[in-house]
Amino acid sequence: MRYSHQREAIKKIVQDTNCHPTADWIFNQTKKNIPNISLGTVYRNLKRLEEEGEINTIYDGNIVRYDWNKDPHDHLKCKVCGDLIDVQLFDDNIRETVLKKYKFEVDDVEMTIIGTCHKHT
Amino acid sequence: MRYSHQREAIKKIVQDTNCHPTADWIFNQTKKNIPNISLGTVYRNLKRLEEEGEINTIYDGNIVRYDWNKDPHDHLKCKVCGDLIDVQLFDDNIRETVLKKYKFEVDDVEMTIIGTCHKHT
DNA sequence: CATAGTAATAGGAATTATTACTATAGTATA
DNA sequence: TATACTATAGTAATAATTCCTATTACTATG
Repeated sequence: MRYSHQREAIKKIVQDTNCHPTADWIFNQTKKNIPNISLGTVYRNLKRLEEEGEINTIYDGNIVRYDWNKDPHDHLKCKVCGDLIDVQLFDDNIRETVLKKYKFEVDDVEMTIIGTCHKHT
Repeated sequence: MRYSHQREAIKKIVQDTNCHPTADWIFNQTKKNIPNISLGTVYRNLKRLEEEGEINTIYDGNIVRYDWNKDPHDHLKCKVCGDLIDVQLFDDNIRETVLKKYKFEVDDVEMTIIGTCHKHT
């Protein structure tokens, strides 16, 4: 894949944020440095970066977000503030259980836990 | 909530199917009985039925699907055929773990396991 | 039974997110 | 540097969903 200024900028922005940005947010951030970047370019490069394994796509309800955290992890979603918090919960024996019980070979586990975060107690 | 012919039809269709239909599929099925039903009506009623707890919304990647199964359950998603299989995996102690570790009060756990189903081995 | 008030509907317009297309510009290489 | 190829910008198109409005249906009450 050929070098592209735009792709590097997009990658850096996703990797430098702690939140889980949407394509639109990434687009707006990138515009600060590359004012005439196109939204299509953002989508195209997010897809390629995902294919390269540089970033991950996460589905927050029907909102698509991107995440630089490549280690398998789960999300806590607060229904009050909407925050999406990264956590490590995935128990490796789920893989075995599912394989035995359902003859289903696991590639990836996507777990989102909906509830209320500590800020609202 | 007042009775509505359309809502009953939508509810019945969702409850009578074993697959996990999309809004568009439900719309097309409902049209067979109520030819002039509107897509807006389908969306509005799916949302209300969800609020009532009659059906569940599930997010299959960025595709929104609906499900009549009210018991908490998880999904196996086959990356080959796209099938979404209902399973019971949710371990109740996740609730405790998350509460202790992250001070996060759990309402619901959404778990989708991506992999390959037994049909492709 | 008539009717007023409420709530639901159909149909289409508007919105939002995403993808496709095309001419132009940028990158790598010989 | 000339050439070939790939990526981009900008725009149009598409898809999913929500919003809006005039109309219709249900229900409680007189």
